Amino acid sequence: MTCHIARHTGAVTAEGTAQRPASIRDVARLAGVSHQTVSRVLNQHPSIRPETRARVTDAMETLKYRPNRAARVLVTSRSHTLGILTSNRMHYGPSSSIVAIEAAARAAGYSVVTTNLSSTDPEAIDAALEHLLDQAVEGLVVIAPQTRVAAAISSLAIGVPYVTLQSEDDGSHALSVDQIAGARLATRHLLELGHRRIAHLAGPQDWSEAEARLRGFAAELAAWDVPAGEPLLGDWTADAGYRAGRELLDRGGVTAVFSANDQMALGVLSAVREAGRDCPSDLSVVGFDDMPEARHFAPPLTTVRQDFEELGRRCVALLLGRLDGGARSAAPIAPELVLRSSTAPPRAR
Amino acid sequence: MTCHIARHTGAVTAEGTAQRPASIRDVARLAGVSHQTVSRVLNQHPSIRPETRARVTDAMETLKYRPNRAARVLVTSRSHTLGILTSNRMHYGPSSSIVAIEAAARAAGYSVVTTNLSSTDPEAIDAALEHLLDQAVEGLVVIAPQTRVAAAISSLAIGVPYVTLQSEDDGSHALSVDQIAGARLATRHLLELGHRRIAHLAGPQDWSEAEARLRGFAAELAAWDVPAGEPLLGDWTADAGYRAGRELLDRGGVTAVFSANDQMALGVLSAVREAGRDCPSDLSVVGFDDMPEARHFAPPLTTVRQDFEELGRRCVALLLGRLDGGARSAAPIAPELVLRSSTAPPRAR
DNA sequence: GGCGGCGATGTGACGTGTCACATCGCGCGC
DNA sequence: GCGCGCGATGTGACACGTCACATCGCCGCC
Repeated sequence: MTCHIARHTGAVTAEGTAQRPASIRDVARLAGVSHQTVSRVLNQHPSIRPETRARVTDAMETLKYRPNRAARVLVTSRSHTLGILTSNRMHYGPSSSIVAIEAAARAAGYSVVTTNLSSTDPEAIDAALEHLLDQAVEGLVVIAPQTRVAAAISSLAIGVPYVTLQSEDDGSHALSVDQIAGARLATRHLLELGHRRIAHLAGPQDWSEAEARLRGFAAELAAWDVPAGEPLLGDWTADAGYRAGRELLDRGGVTAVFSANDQMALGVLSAVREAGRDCPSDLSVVGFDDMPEARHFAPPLTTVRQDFEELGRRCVALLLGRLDGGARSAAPIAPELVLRSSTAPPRAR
Repeated sequence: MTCHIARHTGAVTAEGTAQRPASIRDVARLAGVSHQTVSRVLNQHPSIRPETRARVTDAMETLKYRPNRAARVLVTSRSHTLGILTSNRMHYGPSSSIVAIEAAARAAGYSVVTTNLSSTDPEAIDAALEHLLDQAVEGLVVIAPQTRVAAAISSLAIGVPYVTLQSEDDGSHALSVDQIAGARLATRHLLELGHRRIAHLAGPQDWSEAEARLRGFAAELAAWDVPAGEPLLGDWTADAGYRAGRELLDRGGVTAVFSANDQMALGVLSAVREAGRDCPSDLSVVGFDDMPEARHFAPPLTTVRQDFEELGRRCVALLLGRLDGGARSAAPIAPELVLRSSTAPPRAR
């Protein structure tokens, strides 16, 4: 008797276990159904008799079947993957956003590939985008100098929807977290305390967050008819805040600072202390983000809190919605002012 | 005359451009070679005439060809993807590690899928691991309560190598960043300043980092023949540090604290200040990590710096090495003590 | 009683890159 | 002059889910 089936593709050979993981067809064979039926079970197709379904799921379990993502992606050409492009990832805001986005994406059946920008050179941005596109991401979240990245994206003519975490003028790629309202809140607080000479320590202006916060600051001052000086520019780091703080103290004439994030505010506090001055009596400081450490600064920092959870959820919802055509954007998330001890009325003149 | 080729799979129809992205066969057709030759060009096979290679790369460019990752993964059954499992991702150490790992992985042609643990329940851990396994990750980096995760991993019988960021006793899954040496460095510094009643504010003991730092602390004290009290346990947050700081001050009797990370140290500083005491004259504080903000704490924090870049590189190298069989581990990375103003000799008795 | 229709399942092709093997031509050695 | 070997390239199968379509049995309706 000759073996008339020369090669068969069964996973389980006569003896011993096979190396290759079980496929849909192995499951089908064990359950005594066709591979298509197994596929239907996988995809929760309604027309499957409960008894059949049970046989299939049993077979899956005994074979430790795990669907092969690559095969599914190949045939459906949907990767169910989102990409996040970040720079400055170690900062609190971006980190929180990433966590929230990842959670929301996972809940929606998507996974997330992150790439951190080591520099903001166009080449680095291109390389990072290429890397993400190689993963066939279906959408992109940009937490980075958005204007630069946007340029790279349009120059690469990427056919992938993307969103940033901030509101923007055009509104097309925008997720409405109301940075402007937050900045106005912080500024108004200082104005209401009686400050009239208020400096803004802004983030890099190619970040849309930074730009929006600056706009909000300017808008609120204008509404109160208070003149705004040139903003100081920082790079989100405490070091930059420290340098800016020193400069402000040297220059004098300012009674309050609104910093575009908490870490720069920390640097300002440190400069104030080093100069032998006091916060808040010599200089009031307001931050932005409400990082968990902010309440333990010296003094505890008055700041603006953002709801990063909600931000991440909306971000993913927006992106997935856009994948399916619908592109409406939600109402802005209102940020919240958290009062602590780093602000006080200006010292009586 | 009948059309005798009923269906052809050409990407470019008679008129207009096709929707489907170009495949290897489209490139082959345009370049006048076989699909296999294109594949060889993609894989830098040596036996390709330069002229042929040029024709192929030209065709790739005009067709904007981008290799289909899913197809490649399917056939090679190598995903070229690593998974990172984190919790507490917003903290400085983990964030830095992730960034470094991502960079190293990308440099090695791998991409990284991250998953954040919202809780440390076994179910949440299992779900996160399942999620990563669904991505067919080839290796796993665990930045989380390693003992819990390790249990989940072994219960799931995952056939994937994994590493943690810390040295461990068994050494099998360990990446040698010498936490113990770092902790000894910090402790020795306090001892050399003359402190003899030193508290340790430890991290959660199911984190191997926390456990190692505690071990280093105890070892150094033992070497100096100084008794160690019960360590305080924190959860890495500044809030926990604050609570521990209050407890220490209430209890009294301690002249120095070694905190297992900088953020908890910040909380301690804040408690000291709130109690109207002074750091360092009433209480010396040493941190761990050297986050960029540490130098702007009040007072600037003496702490232990880790080289996260190197850590990430080694982590990826170890993981990829293990994929290819070789499993040697590298020499430990030596951490470094950074002296600032939060430590001083104990006040004269 | 026959047929439309639907529920439940099966069949075969497909997508895209890679693998194993086949083929072709040419130079070299004896 | 002939065959070997190698460089360069082509051929067909394959991996594994899903899609489109086919099939089969049964119920209900006229």
